[in-house]
Amino acid sequence: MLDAFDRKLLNLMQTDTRRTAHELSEAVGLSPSACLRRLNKLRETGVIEAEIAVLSPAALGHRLSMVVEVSLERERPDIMSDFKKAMRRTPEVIQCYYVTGEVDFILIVAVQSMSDYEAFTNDFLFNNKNIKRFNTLVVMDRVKVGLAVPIE
Amino acid sequence: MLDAFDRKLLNLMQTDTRRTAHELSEAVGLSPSACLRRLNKLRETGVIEAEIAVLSPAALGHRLSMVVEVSLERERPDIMSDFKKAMRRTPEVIQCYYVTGEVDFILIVAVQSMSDYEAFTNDFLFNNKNIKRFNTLVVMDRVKVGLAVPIE
DNA sequence: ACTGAAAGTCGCGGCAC
DNA sequence: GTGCCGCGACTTTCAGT
Repeated sequence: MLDAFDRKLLNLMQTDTRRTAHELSEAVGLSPSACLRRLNKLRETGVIEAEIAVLSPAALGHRLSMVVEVSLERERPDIMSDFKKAMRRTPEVIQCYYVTGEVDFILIVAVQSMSDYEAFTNDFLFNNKNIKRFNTLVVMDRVKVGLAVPIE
Repeated sequence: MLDAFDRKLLNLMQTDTRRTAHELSEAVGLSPSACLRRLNKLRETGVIEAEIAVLSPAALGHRLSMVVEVSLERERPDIMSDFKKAMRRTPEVIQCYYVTGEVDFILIVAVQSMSDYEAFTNDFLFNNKNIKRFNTLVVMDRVKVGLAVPIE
């Protein structure tokens, strides 16, 4: 399904998509056209889900991140489903994971300021009857931020 | 510093970098050349930190994600600094946040299998004398995964 | 079936306005 | 800031392995 060439290409692409086919070809040991053909296949088959720009939070004005642990009142399927939809709709929620353990969801939230975060908690957490409890951890340092997974 | 055109461009770019200058130009109401000049400036000035591919974990073989809460033994600067460096070096650690609250760090970890995760905890958590305690939350659903922050 | 090379097409990047 | 033009990069085709 995925051979060593594909994995090399994916490893390069998940750190930088701006390399030319020629640069890729030298790195993986394949001709430029073969590299591009493989890349397009990886896009079509959904192995590459998206190609996106990573922005500097500092450059966008001082910006706060929070990790929020959320416990729902009851784990009813319809409540869960509604909550997930709401998280996907809400731009402040950068990431949302449904997890096992003492809490149900972990959110990564990005806001411009503390008052924005207060507004967010009011709108989405306090006013949500399905939420039993939530706990905010303020991010002091984004030590490592990315989406790159280890391949092989 | 950043005007409305820049913000529109950034919003488009943080969801998809494959649009052509012509497509961008229609979306933001500027000529294609103006869009490209602005984009290159945003790259040079570091507003755009990187352009990367997002891969499908499913397509890379069944893959597990964990959220790990870590508390250090003592918050000594040198210990903290060493821990941060180790997290940045470790490919399984997708993200690492230094946070306030009951725990010191939140990690997002990606592994191929439970036994890989066991190996990871042994290498980086159990064998680290500076770590007081850690708690693993297994991710059952990656409800929302991304890096896109709300702009405006 | 997939690679590699060449021809064809498209999009980027500099220059004039 | 916009529009044009040359060049570089991607796409497609085709032959070879």
